[in-house]
Amino acid sequence: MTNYHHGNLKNSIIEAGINIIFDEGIEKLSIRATAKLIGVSHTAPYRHFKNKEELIVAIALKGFEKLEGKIKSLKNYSNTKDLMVKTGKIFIEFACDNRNYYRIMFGNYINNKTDYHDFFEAYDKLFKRLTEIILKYKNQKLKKCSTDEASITAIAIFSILHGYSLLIIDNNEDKNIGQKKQINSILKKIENLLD
Amino acid sequence: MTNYHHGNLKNSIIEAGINIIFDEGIEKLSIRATAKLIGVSHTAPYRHFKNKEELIVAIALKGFEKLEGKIKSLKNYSNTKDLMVKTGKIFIEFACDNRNYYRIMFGNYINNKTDYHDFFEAYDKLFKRLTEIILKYKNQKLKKCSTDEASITAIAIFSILHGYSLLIIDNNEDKNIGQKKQINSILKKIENLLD
DNA sequence: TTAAATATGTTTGCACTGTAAACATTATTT
DNA sequence: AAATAATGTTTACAGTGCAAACATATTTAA
Repeated sequence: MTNYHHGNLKNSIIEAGINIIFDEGIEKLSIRATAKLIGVSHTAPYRHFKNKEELIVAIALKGFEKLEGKIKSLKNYSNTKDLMVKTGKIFIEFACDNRNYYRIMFGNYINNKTDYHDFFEAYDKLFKRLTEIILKYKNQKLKKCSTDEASITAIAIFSILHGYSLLIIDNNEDKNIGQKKQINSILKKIENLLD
Repeated sequence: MTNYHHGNLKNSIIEAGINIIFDEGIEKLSIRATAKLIGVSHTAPYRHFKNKEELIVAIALKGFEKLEGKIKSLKNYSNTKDLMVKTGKIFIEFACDNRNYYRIMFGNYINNKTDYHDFFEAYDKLFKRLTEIILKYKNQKLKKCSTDEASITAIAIFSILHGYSLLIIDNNEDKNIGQKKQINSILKKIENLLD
């Protein structure tokens, strides 16, 4: 009898999980639901994930890949202020278009994020990207700026991006007519944070 | 036989729930756990809460009361910029000291927040408070400012407060030595957002 | 090439969860 | 005092995470 071994079960489970969170929400994500979706016994996933949290981490990583891909596409900007604003825009738009990805990535579904090396790296990469843009901006303006100072600014900018993204996806502020205008206003506020 | 009726079960359940989220975390909060803690049958809470979400809303409301109390205590500030910074400081400190209250209040544990009138009012009150401070500030500076414009600024400030609070409580940034310095730096950035 | 080891499935079982339904007791209203 | 409403309990069911024992396929070593 073939097919006793699935062949690509790990990836199938991740895909199933992603489908569930997109179609039904994070509350509906369960090890057993992914197994059922694939047609495999409800404990089969445990051969590939120690526990549910590990599956969540795997899904989050896919999210980071997607976000990373979008941000990469605007690498060659000479105007660093523009670059920061565009990066912020992509971040917020990603959150709006992939709210459950976003929640899994930046929410409180993973207990000790530092336990997961790949996850932490993905997270850190994003953060360092912000810090670099800030340093370049300061250089261009011929302003002295320590990495500590740039780091604080990065925290501030990340905070506003994160907070605003959550405001929209949690409170359904998409009901707002003028949401696009609002996003642009917020992005302008980010410029304030640069100086 | 007395004590068949508890007398104050609804409040006891809320208190039990609060104890659980403070001592063991939100994941450990369950209708059944509150019932067990009080020594009542596991379905008794359903006479007072339609479902788990209603209990969560009740707990969140207690959190808003606590936060509201803290913010109220600094009413008579003449310097509106100072008032905004102090308000922000209280907000962040509340989040740090009551992370599970904070998560329940501002996280994604309640599906349709607008369904719960009291909850929405408490939330709205906080937001309007920020907006008012901004309007006063602009008035003092003799700057024209529509309520729409003030509202956007309020969203921006709330976003950075919310985002930063989550950064700290989710990512355990309290490990950072210089956290207090960091908070002050972030609060200074909020001043940037006012203008 | 065969035997042992390893990887990857399934079955079974347990403790916990939310919540509906039927029933019991007490408090309140008529 | 009797009917009604409020507030408990018991029982039941389906869903969950996950551990343990077992089954089968694949890989590795002799």
